[in-house]
Amino acid sequence: MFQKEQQLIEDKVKEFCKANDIALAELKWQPIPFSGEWGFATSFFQTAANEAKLGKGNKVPVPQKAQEIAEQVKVQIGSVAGISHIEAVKGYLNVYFKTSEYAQRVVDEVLTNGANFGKGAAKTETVMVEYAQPNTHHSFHIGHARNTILGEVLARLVEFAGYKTIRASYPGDLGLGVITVMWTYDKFYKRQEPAGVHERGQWMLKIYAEATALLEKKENETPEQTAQREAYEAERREMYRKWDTGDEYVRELWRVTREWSLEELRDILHMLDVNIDVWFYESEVDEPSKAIIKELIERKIADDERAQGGPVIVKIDEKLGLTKDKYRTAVVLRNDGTSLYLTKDLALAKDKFEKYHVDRSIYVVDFRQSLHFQQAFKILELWGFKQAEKCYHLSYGYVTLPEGVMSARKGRVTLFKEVYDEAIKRVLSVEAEKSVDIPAEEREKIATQIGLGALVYSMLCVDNNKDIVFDINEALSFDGKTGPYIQNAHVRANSILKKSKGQKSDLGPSTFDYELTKQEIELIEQMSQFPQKVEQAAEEYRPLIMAMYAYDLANAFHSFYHAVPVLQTEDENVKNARLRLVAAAKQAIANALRLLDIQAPEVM
RNA sequence: GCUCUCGUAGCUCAGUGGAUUAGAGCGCUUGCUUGCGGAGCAAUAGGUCGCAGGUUCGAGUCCUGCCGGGAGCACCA
Repeated sequence: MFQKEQQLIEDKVKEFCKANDIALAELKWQPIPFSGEWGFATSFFQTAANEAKLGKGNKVPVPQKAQEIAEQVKVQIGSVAGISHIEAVKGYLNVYFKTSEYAQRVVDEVLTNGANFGKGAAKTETVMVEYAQPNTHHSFHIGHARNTILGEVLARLVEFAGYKTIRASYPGDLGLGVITVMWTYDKFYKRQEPAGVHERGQWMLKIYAEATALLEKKENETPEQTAQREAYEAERREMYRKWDTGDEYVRELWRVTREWSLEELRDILHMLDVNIDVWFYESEVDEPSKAIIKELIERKIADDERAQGGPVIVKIDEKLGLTKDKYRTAVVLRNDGTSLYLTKDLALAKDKFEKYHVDRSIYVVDFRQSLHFQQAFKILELWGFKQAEKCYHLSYGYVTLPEGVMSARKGRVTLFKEVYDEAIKRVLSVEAEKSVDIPAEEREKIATQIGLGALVYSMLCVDNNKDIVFDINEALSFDGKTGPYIQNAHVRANSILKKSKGQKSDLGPSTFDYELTKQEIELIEQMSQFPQKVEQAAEEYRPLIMAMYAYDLANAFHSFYHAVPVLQTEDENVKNARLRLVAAAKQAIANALRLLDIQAPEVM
């Protein structure tokens, strides 16, 4: 917000160093750590170290030398319009703004830009974010929720930072797991499915667990049991084969059951306010992917060992001339000619770049698939697909339960819908005691916003690479560093503004030329950082940055709210200035929450 | 065996080279409602930043090795 002044000072520093033959290092500006005043600062440690390396300065210690340079620079700069004063301390050059002017600029900027405050300049690049890739024929669990939330928030950040953004989903609608559900449904449960979309999804999960138990080899099986199990297994394999050859009955069974899952998925995405632009399905890239393998074989990138009873493979390390195991050897086509997960990802990448003209492609997939993506991207590279370097696997830690890894096969999963329902229940019980003045019909809606806010925030306030042990009590906590804490700051700001309506002072003209409290200063400071936090989070692909920032912002507001009177203020100018500050804070918090895919209620 | 990842306060986590005391939340202890919503505010206690070397004027942060947890490594997705 003070780019002009900063540039001016930077130019003066450079000029000074050039004139005095000082080996100036790159100037990195940062906010001055809390001092009750604002400004920007830069250090001269690196510059002093450069000087020392050049043998100049008669062995003065680096910190001392940095301080000397800072002092000289300070004298050289003199006074600058809009800047209150400049100081040289501990090797740093601190440039302080005129407080009232700074506060005014920040608050004005937020209020004039409104919902667009913090938005980055439009970029030419198009970015595709792929997330929400659950398998069909199962129900959506809390691990899928982490994936979807991370992907969605990343998409929102990238979009807000100024990139054209395409949201892509890639459900796994193929494979043995899918066939298993179809088989057991067809054999034992046909037309017994429950009516509700979610009930049906959960029921499919249940029959899947039952089927895997039936098909699993047990200890001390009787010969009859073994024969039974093997017969079942043969039926399942036969169904898979029929699917592959396009058998009409099996295909129809597949279409119907697949649609059940997709219906549930769409409903959950709707709850999470996720709008997917492009749907890819594994079943659709199956055929094109085989064509790519054919080409890889022809060009000797892949080795076809099918004649010897083996699969089609790519010896990646060998092709790259690596001696140690790194990318290893990847199987790209089964012996029977059917495709694999990896096969399909080759065709998918091609589609993304060629059909949708994206410049970058981000895959939000858990860390266990790291090797898979490294292999896929390397094979694309060997194939000559230049955009391979624009593919990025955003890996994240998985979600486990206190009792261990989730397993659909064992039926040990925590479903998103269960947690969602529980969240609403808990909020409603809090509201029953704290929000008696809110009409009952409105409470349900707010409960959804708060409950989801808690859940979503709990998934975002841990860095991607960390695993999460899902504890429902922690995820649905409403106290401390949580979604509701941030939402509550928004509600409180709204409450003040609502009460100010009718008072003639409502957002009238004002100036910040009174003595600001440290809480006001801190709040304004936090707001001013919004744009750079958006940019950082988007460039580093880290929703966590925004999640932490939103908390800091809310925290600054809560402190302000508690310590600084607004409506009770006597002085009209001060009251108006503070009202504008509250309005700006409300806007900034709302913008931050929106980027985090969390609703900002007016009351709670 | 190889590759990747994590190891910071009792617990859950921030902090990827520079400003005397390494930060939050939970939990513990203690204050705050004749104030705009207490889902809050303020304060206290709590840390050999896994270990050992190295690079640097300066390392929780970068490099190497080791120890410990997790994951992946040919026809699952």
